[in-house]
Amino acid sequence: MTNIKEIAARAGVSPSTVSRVLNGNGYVSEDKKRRVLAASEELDYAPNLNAVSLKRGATRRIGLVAPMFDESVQRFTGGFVRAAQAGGYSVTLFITGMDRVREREALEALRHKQVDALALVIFANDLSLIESYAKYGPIVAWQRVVAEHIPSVFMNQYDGYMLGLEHLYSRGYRRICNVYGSTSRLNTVSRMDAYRDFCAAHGLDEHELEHFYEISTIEDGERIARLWTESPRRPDAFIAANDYSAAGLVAEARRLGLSVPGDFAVCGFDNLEFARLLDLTTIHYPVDLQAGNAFAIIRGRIEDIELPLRPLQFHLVQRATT
Amino acid sequence: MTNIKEIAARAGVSPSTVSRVLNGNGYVSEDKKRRVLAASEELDYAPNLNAVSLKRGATRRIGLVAPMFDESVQRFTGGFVRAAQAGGYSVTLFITGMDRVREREALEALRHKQVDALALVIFANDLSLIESYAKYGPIVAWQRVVAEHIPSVFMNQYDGYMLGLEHLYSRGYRRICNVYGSTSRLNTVSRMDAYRDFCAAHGLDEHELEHFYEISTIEDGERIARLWTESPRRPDAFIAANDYSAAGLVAEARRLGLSVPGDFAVCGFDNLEFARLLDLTTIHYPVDLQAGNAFAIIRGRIEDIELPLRPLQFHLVQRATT
DNA sequence: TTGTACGCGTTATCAA
DNA sequence: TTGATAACGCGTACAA
Repeated sequence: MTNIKEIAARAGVSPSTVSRVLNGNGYVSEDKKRRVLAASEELDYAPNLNAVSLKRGATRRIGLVAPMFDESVQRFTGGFVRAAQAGGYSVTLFITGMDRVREREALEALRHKQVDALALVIFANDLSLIESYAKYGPIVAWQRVVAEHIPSVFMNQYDGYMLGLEHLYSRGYRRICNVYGSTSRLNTVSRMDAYRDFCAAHGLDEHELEHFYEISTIEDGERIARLWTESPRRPDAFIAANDYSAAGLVAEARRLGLSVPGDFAVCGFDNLEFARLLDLTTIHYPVDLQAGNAFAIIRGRIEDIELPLRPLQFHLVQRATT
Repeated sequence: MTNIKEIAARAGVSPSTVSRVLNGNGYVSEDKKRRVLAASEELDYAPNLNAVSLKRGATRRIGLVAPMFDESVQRFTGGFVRAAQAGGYSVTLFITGMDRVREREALEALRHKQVDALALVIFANDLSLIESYAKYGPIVAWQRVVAEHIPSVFMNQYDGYMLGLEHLYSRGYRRICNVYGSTSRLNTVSRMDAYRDFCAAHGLDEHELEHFYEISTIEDGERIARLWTESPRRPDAFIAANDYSAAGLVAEARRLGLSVPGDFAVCGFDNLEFARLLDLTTIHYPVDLQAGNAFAIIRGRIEDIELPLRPLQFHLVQRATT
């Protein structure tokens, strides 16, 4: 459309003067300043950001890479975008569906200077591949990761899980069944550690009950509720890896005419929106602050400044299922 | 980093030949083609997309503008990003919080050529302002809108609402209370039209019961459930503008020891994830297809081609609350 | 089939 | 305080 040259002509100055006025750099006489401003007003001028990005070698744009869009990811995304916008950055979204090729396209976007940095929610490719892209720009992860050049804003789930376990204990439950997620995830390992320590601390036998593994969906939770009715050694409480499985458990139990927490208690994890609807006790953690920290780390690296990170804490939300 | 010139030097050809090889334009001898490819491999070359965008005058990037991130918006976003990615576009997210200034920043991004087009989920500014930006690039809306240059992928809620009303009627409910959303929204007007026609068709008195207006949240729904218990003229069914208020109604009713649908039936709208957990009867509509259509319209305008749109249909999901 | 030269719209350096 | 000029990296018209 209209460019800096045209408004220079119109104002009777050189393009460089226009640039100076618009960016507030260098000295410009009041008179010319006024004329430039007037001209750019009249011509409906807007700087072409592609040219600016090319010149500056930076886009002030960050790529956010997520496998999909469940409520947790959505919260992270919302928090991240808000923080980024407040800091003068915009966010381009890459949804991978855990497909390695799609994920790689996002990494390539960094290499191609489409974005200045990447925030990875959860990734599918090998860590070594991710790391190999760190030389093109800052990369941070939400997922727990141990890598020199890939900082992570994860929270140690050990603490959150322990909070849930201790809560169940204090409510009198002694036969607690763990509903774990994917055992290959470090978060799950932390949870298992927490349970072991918990049992040791209270003199419980951690092998008394059978636990569940690789559980993540509502359907999984529903299945567990049905299994409970036929189980010979029934737990008096379940603690789940996320609210989806916990909610499935609660919902199906109620359909079966069981009472929660009369027949068994349920403690979830994540404090998703529907947890409130089901009166589900759960563990809350500040996803939006995690996202804010992720942005702060990225921004710190891009602008080479030291930005403070917010401390993160788990928080028990007690409702009616315990 | 490394640019087209360097790899030209390395391959012993001119920059234009490199460009031709990389873009598959024009004739290049097999020999030089190989050398160029080899050189760009060795030097880890990646075209700078800012330069390409500047040169082409287009970014292949679309802005998605949403007030926030509830589940409906999340679905639209997911569908839109997937469609865009499949079409070779990327999506930059603008979250406005219904703040007019923030929203305007997204519009400005179009003017500044940061994006080629905009998809507006729901907007806060006057339609006339939105329209004034249409000259900078295609703009489509999810929200129902009547404007010459702003196509919309809305679905006429009249049909969906009627589906719910007829369903309730067929299940024997005759005292149906409407739980409307914001009366300033065209969707709500459509719903009121549907109810009027529904009453006329079945010889019901549309003024027999008091209806609710400006209802949108879980808390609103909970409040309505409590009001029901004290109401002199009790409805035997509620039909809500969205699943949030419907879910609040159901959840609070159950807390109060009421039976749904024993005491009253509830039909929601949107078929959000938690509807299944609460066994809520609701109206489903294909948000992802709407998003796909939104992208198709945008792409059609950008590339000046005719793209087919998927037909959209409402669908009753009967569960246990009716 | 290939190379030269210019332009996309900015910003920054330098000399005046 | 100002303007000419170069440079960011690429694509392409044109000439050869």
